[in-house]
Amino acid sequence: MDDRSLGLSIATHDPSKSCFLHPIFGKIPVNNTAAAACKHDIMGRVDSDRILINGGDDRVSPLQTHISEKRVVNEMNFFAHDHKDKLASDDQETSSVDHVKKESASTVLDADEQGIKLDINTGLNLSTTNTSSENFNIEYKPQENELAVLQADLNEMNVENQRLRGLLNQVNSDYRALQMQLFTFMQRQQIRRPGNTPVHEMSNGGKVAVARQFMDLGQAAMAEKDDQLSHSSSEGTRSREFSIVESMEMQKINGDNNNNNNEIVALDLEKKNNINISEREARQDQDAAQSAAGWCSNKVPRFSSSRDVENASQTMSMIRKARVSVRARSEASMISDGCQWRKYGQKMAKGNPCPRAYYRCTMASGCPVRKQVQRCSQDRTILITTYEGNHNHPLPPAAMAMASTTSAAASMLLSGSMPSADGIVNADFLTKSSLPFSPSLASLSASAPFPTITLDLTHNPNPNPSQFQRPLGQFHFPSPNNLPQNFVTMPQVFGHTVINNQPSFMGLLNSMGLEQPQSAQNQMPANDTISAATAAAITADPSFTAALVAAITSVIGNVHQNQNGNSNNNTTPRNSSDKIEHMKNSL
DNA sequence: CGATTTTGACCAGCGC
DNA sequence: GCGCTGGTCAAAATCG
Repeated sequence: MDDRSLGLSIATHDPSKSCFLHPIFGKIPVNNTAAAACKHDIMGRVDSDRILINGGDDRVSPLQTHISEKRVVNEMNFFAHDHKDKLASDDQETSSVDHVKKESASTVLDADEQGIKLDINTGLNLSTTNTSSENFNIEYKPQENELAVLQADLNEMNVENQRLRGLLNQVNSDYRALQMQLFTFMQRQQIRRPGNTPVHEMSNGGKVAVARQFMDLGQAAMAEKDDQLSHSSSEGTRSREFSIVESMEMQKINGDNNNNNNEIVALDLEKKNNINISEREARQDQDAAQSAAGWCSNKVPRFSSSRDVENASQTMSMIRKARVSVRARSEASMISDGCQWRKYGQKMAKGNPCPRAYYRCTMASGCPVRKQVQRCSQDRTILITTYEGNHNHPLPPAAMAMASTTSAAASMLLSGSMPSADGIVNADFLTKSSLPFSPSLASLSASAPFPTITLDLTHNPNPNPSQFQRPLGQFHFPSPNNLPQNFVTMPQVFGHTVINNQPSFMGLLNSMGLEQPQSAQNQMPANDTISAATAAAITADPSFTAALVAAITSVIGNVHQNQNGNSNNNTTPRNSSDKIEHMKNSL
């Protein structure tokens, strides 16, 4: 990790000076490629005021390049519209750059007036070069010896960080092992029980709680399968992230057959439950070997008989088809979800004049994740992105945000409240919520060829710029009364992100339509669990949170008010402290 | 020159 | 069996 990556900054570029204007830390010179990329965007385009959480990595990762240099034109920029709106609404400002300059300058000025010494250690080591800018180095130019001390401190912190990371890895592995043991025990109890009560009826916490359990256990199962695969595959590390398929798999194993309308969990579970346990265990090696083959190799659950295996293969084919669809407004051809995609086909779909594009994930060879992108025939400003499968590789935080959200949605789909054949959803389940997130818009479709859950992010209720005054962690989706027909509220989509130990902040940004901080990807370790912990640790820092909230507020101002929904912000805190508090709560 | 996109062909599933 | 449709493949074209 680069020394500078320890710090996070949110900066906007000042084209008149070769530096960024940071709302908290003042001016930061442009001295790396990533910043230069941002500079280019900021100077050249309307959607310039994206957030740069700059890890300072001089290397521009392929993903960064993908987003900031090449694809950004074609991908959805959630900022653009908001930005335009803000410009239109603010007569006092002549340009976004000026606006940013004002805010940043005022921030510095305020700090000066208050006698605050702005010698904040950003950890970025950014102010040591490019000292040509006048009136810049007066306050921020550290002494040489101080620099050395700071660098030494940073090195120590890096070492400590590495040590803690290893510790966290160990804890995680132990945790998974224990979970797996518990799960195995529960599974056997389940099979031996004559009544074979489905797991989610055993839970007092209801189906949501079981969904969490499945998600955690899914990770545990993944860990075990990873161990198995490690003997037969050279792929090495795989993502521990819970996925659609794992969720389904775990449900099948748990005999989740209490819902007759469940389309996905269609295994003949009664037969399964009659299987002799020893026979089941004896066949595990065989199944494991089978699971190591094929593009969906690691998804094959263990079944005890050849008939079960046959059923499993059929079911897994079905499982692979389980989809999570995300609707978002975008004029770009594809939303930026943090992953790298390669287009492999395009077709005209029936009933829609807009072509459907097919993409597959290229972040790792053999990654089975695919997505379809198509514009809504009714409203062509709406981009419908449908994800299918689960990644077989570690994900960058930006991708994890979307993946965790879609995984969570899928787990909702699979948590026992499957839609009935006529598309009716267990509204009771869907509307029960105890987490502090407002419900998102989602629909479950059973009429589609494959079980699909749709997350509708097009109904942003923020009608005016002031709506951004609401805290980051509290999003207001349309109330159930305002939902379009065939939609039901589905809570905890983002709550599951929290439950799933994913970096909920990233998910929040994504859910806001904010582009992921690209350099944050560089900062995050490959292991997503560690990423989550790291993100949580970083974002748990009150100062960081405050700075981030202030920066986001000042930089993007009235972002996320571009949609046409109705506002319902009665409970929205208006002041900064409330925002910070809510944001911290959401982290 | 490698990566990516385009685009026609091919295949499988499904309904009639 | 046939046609329709969705999905994928793969060669050619394009891009950087």
